[in-house]
Amino acid sequence: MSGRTPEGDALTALVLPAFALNGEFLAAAAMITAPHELTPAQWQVLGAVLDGPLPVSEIARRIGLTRQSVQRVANDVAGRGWAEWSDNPRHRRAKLLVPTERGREAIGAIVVEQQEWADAVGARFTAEDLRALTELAGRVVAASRAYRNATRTGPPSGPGADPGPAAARSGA
Amino acid sequence: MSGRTPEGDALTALVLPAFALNGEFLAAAAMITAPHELTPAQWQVLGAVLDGPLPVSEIARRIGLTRQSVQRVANDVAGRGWAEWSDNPRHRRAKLLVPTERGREAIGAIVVEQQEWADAVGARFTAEDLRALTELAGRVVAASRAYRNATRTGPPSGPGADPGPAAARSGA
DNA sequence: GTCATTTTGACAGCATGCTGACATAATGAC
DNA sequence: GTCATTATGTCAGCATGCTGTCAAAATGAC
Repeated sequence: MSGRTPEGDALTALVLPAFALNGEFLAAAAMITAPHELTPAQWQVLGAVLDGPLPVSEIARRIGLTRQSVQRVANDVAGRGWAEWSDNPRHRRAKLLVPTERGREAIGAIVVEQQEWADAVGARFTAEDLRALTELAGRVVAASRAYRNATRTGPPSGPGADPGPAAARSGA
Repeated sequence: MSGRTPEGDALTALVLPAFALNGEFLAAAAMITAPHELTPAQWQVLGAVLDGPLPVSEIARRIGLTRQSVQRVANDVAGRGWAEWSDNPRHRRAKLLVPTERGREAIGAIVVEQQEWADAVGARFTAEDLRALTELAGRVVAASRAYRNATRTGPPSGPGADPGPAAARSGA
């Protein structure tokens, strides 16, 4: 972790901001959802079906998680009365997750509070600041991804069917 | 998630970059540590004792995790031969974690590769870019933390002894 | 020296995310 | 209609992080 590059300590400059941001946002999400007895993960899954019932695999696709992960949360959410499973007329297996009225209300309140958070934080920055943050982060991600692609040893990952959300979340 | 603030969609501008950065960095860490048969968490714990043996609670303090989390990883690392427990002359209970030669070599290689990653990515940015990223992220964290402090309902969290690394990681 | 407090290690359990496997339903080629 | 492929749901297990709880060791007040 010693600063020995011409650019200064690139490692620190890159990693610490990302971790700090992520940790703070997770904490904010937990603060907002906790009073409604929902976890951030449950909120995300429930929020995905606000605009209409969806099967587990479609929810997973939309929020960028695996079917298996979403399935567990969805079952939990349904078990606690925030949503229900309804039959799918087109597919015998793919039951649809649909929020109950209670779930709909909770999500609505959370969405409002979360927007308040975003507005309050965002108000402290100029549009240019926010744009710069997005642009910089995007470039960093692209640069790291390019490095990973150039460095990887194995074959270039054949066209598997399932492995959608994989590499980006392998660590923690 | 609709853009209705004067600053544009603050929610998207704040959250997406943070998640993207975090996910990419975790993936990079996993890519670097995996060939050495270490996980990012093991690397972090082992790296903490490179400069000298430390007890679990001190490692936890340094890397910002709980004693319990570090303890599990440390036991795992020791069980796999990357480190050993040595008696602490000053404290009968607090055994010291000390890397084996094998562990020291693995960590050394990982540190080098990780610096290569940081240099490669950092080289694509000006010093001003990196400075701006750090500064912006720091301001965002400060702003969100201020919002949380102003919004929290319960009492201002009395001076508990243990609860060090808590809120910042409650979500995931 | 004794006793309350703090520190530390440890065990148990929860929350999330992942991957690996399987079985079954849906689809499409033939 | 049959059969290989794809999509899905589901079970099992791993990796990390957290909190809760205890017991023992270390410390400090007296």
